Amino acid sequence: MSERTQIRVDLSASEPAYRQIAGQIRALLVEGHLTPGSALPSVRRLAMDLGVHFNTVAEAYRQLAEEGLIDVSHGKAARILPPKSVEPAADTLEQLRRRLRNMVAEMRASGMSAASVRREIHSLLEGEEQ
Amino acid sequence: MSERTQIRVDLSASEPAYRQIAGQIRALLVEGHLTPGSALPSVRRLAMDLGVHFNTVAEAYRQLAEEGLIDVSHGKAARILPPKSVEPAADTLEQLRRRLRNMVAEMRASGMSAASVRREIHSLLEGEEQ
Amino acid sequence: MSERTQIRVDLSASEPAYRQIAGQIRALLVEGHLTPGSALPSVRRLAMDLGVHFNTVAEAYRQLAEEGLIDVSHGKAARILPPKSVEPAADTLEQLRRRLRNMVAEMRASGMSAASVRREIHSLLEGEEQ
Amino acid sequence: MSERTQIRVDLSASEPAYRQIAGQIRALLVEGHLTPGSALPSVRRLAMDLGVHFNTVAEAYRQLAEEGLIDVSHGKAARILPPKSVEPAADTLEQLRRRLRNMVAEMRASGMSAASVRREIHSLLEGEEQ
DNA sequence: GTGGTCTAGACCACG
DNA sequence: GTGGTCTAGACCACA
Repeated sequence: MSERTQIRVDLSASEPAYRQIAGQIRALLVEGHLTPGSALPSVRRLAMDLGVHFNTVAEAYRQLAEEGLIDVSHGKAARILPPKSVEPAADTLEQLRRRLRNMVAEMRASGMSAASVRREIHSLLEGEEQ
Repeated sequence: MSERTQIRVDLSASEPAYRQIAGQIRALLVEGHLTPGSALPSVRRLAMDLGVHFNTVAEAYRQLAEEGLIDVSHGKAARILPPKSVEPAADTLEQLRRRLRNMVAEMRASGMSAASVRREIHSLLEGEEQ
Repeated sequence: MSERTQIRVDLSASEPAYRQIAGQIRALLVEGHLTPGSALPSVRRLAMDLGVHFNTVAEAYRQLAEEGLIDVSHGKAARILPPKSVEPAADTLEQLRRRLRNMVAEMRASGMSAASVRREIHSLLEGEEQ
Repeated sequence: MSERTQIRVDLSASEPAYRQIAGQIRALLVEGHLTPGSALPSVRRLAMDLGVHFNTVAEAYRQLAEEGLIDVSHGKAARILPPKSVEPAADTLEQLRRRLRNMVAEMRASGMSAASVRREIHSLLEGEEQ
C-alpha cells in the first residue's frame, strides 16, 4: 500500500477502530487502489503502523473476509480477492436500499440540497465504470 | 399522519427500534410527507400503535430533536420544524462524506456496479430539486 | 416591580419555567429589591407579562409560599413577608452545605481558579451585611 | 482510592444516585484526592461496593467524561484527566453565575446571614489557592 | 476483562 | 393530558 492509500485510525471517534480500518480498506479496494491477488500487510505490521492492538486489525480482516473481499488463510498473508461480478441477492439489495435511503435522508435533513447530495455522490463514483 | 406515512417497526431486525422509528420519520420529513408546524402523535400514542414501549418512541423523538428536525417540549405535543435552508457546517459535511463513502463502498463491494449505485441514488432523489 | 427587577423566562432552557420565575423572585427578595409588605403582581398579570400559562406562575408563587417567603391567601394579592431572622435548622444547613460544596466543585472543575470563585461570590454578597 | 476518599450513596435521598456519585468524585478530583492519570475502579467494581446497579455508576462516569474530567474508552479502565488550566468559556461562566446566584439566594432565603454564607464558602475554599 | 446499548417499568414533573 | 427521569436487566461490542 503506497502513501496514497494511507489508513488513519481515530481512537477517540465513536466508530470502533476495527470498523474504521475495515471501512477504509474496503473503500481502497472498490476504488481500485488495491489490486486483486496482492497481499495486505500482516496483522501485526499494520497494527504497529496504526498504533492499535493487533486483535483490532485481525477483527477488521475477519470482517472483510466474511464479506468475501479478502482471503485469510492460517499462516499466510491476507490476499485481495477479485471483485464480485454479480449483482447482490435480492434481500441484500433490499437492505442496502434501506440504508441508502436513510443515509440520503440524513444528508437532506442536515440541510444539504438534492443538488449537493448528487454532487457528492458523483464525485465518489467518478471514473468508476467497471 | 395519513396512511401513506405509515411507520413499521421490525423488532427482530438488528437495527434498534428507536432508530428505525427516527429514520422513518426523518425520511417522511425530508420527502415532504409531514408539514412543518404540524404535531406528531404523542409518544404514548405512537408507541401503542407500533407495539413498542413509550420510551422507545421518546428516544426516537429525542434524536430527531437533537438534529433540529422537531421541537419537543415538556407537556406539549412534539412539532415538526421548518426544513433547514443552509448547507451543513464543514465538520458535519465531512462526517457525512465519510459515511457516504463507506456506504457506497459497501454497495460496490457487495457486487453492485457503479451504474447500479447511480441508478439507486437517482431514484431516491428523483423529483427533489429544491 | 420596577424595570430594574425585570423577570425573564427562557422557555427553551432546561430549567422549568416555574422554577426560573421562583428563582428570580427569590433572588430579588434576598437582594432587597422587593420590600416586605408590598404586593406581587397577580398571577394572571405576571403570566401575561412573561408570556406563560398562569398555572406556571401560580406554581412559582406556591413554591415561594412554601419556603415562607411570601404570603398567598385566597382572593388577595400575594405579599412579601419579612426576611427570616433565625439561622436555618441543622438539617437544612447540612443540605445547603452539601449543595454548595457541589456547586463550588463544579465551578472549580469547569476550570475556574479558587480566586475566581471567591471573586464571583464576593460580588454576589457585596453590600449585603444584614 | 484510599479510605479518605470513600463514596457514599444514599438511595433514599431525592438526588439521584448517579449524580451523588458523580458529585462526590468531582469533589474528590478538584480537592486533589485523586491523581491525574490514575485509574478509577471499574463500573462493576464500584457498583458492587456501593450497592447500586452498574449502569448507575456508568452514568456517573459518562457525565464526568462529558465534563472533560475523566477519560472513558471502551474496554479500558476510566482514567482521571489533568485538571483544566483555562477559565471556562463565557457562556459556561454565565450559566455557573446564574446557578450560583440562585444557590446563594436560597441560602439567604432560608435564614442564613450574609456573614454565614461567606463563612461557609471560605471554609470550602480554604487552602486552595492555585 | 472492560465499557456500552437497548428496552422496560415505576414514578415524577410539567403546562 | 403531555413528556421526562431514573434504575434495572439482558445482551452486545470492544481491546
